[in-house]
Amino acid sequence: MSKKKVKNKKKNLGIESEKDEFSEWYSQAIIKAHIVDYSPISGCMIFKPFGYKIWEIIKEETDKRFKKIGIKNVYFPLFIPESLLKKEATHLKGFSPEVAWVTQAGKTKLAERLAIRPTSETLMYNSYSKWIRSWRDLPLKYNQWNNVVRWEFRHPIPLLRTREFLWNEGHTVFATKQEALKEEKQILGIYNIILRDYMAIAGFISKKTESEKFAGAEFTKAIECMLPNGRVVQGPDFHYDGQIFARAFNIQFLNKQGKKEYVWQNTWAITTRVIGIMLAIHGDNKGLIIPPKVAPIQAVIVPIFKTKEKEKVLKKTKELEKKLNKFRILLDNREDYTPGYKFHDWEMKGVPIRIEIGPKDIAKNQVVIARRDTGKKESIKIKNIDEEINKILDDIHKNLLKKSENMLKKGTITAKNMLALIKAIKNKKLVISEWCGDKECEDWIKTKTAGAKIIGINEQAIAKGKCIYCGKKAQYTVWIAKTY
RNA sequence: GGGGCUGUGGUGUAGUUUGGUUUAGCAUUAGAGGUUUGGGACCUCUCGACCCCGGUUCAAAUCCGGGCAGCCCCA
Repeated sequence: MSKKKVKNKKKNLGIESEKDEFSEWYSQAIIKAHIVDYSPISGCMIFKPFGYKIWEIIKEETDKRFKKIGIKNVYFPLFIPESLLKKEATHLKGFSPEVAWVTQAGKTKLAERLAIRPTSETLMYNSYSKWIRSWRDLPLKYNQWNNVVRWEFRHPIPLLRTREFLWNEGHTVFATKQEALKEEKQILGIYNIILRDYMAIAGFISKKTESEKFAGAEFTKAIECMLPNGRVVQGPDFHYDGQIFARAFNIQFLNKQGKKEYVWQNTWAITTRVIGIMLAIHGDNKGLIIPPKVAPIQAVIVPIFKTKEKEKVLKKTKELEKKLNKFRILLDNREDYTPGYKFHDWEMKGVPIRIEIGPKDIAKNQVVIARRDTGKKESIKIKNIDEEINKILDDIHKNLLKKSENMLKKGTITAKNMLALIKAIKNKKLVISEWCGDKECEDWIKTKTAGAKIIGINEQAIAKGKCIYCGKKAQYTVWIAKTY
């Protein structure tokens, strides 16, 4: 047990567990930083202002990019009549174990029970079939930002596995297969920007196996992310639906030749889960580290003074706050706390930059800047502070992304036989291997490794060897790991 | 899906083994006031808890059963 831990144990203030005890660290870190809180309903989280702001930023940046490529926002109801949910068999089968139902209103039993949406394909496509008549109505590119409920029975993990979560669900419709397929790069491109350039997360794109793909899709691709405990979590995803829903919901249009055709569709989403992924990846023993681009507070100003210098210092900090108003900035002028307390507090909450300013600094026209990622402190002239903060924020982002890339790289190894695979999974690695494509082998891999799954197929790599389980000629290069 | 551990103020805990000593103790947070402020300051006062339901008993935070919730491990 480290000195720090003992100290905190006595004080009961900071994070009490080291990051290598991941689960405990994770729940403590996000609760103590006021990202989320538990609610009376198991698996349903409360987003507190500090956490919700992160989502607002992610949402805003994503939405901006959606709009740039012609996507329009809509809002569909929370409830889906049972008759609609039943229309596409595979879809229903995939979701029905997790659907929550409304059966009663007041004392009246409903004539038809209503599903609380686990996702909105069925409701939206019912409307699409009425709205789409001719080739002139296409492409139709709608999206909604909302909440969905999937009543999971595995134990919930804040943000990473919750029964209700927030997301975007994009539902686009095209006249041709080519157009629909072309959208994949656009959408995954946007999601990748959000993950890499905003959240400093290094991920990789996988194509899901038949058993792991979205219920009702032709194929699913997802950006997968690795957590420090070796578990892989599915991030934003893209589903190519082909004409499956078009047939089930009779979404047809008259083409230019006057002939009726079924449409081609896609579905795609980014969820609040990415916040959990991000916080899990970047934090350290002191608590969270929030990447600057999505940090609710990018820099916090902590004034330091003796009583007789109070007015002078506070005046200066207010000037500084104004000068830095293009950043998301907070002046922590709480009076009952010592600077030391504030330092720890903001470090735990993951604010990227702390600006200390006291009489000594004022005399020299400078401030002390402390970086959350490296802990380094340096003095900076007030004159150049805008530029410097910009530079440091940028550098913190780069550093965090690099760390995330390194973690992924270090955590990934190749295995050519089951023994090596089992050992690697035990060592919490992400494993690259080859697979014949048979479901039976896929299931055996899961059994033999005590629960690791084929995350997905690496389409960039050509399989040359043998299936890791059966030894027959391999079809695919795949990633295997334990997941959340 | 299976197994284990744990539920005491907002948070962390003492008390549970061996039922009664307790008006459920301590720390922290929060609220009020005062003194402080360069890495978790101090003093005074105030608010605030035995997860729920049932059982055993003269007596239950404590024992038993069920439920709910959280955590961990396995499938």
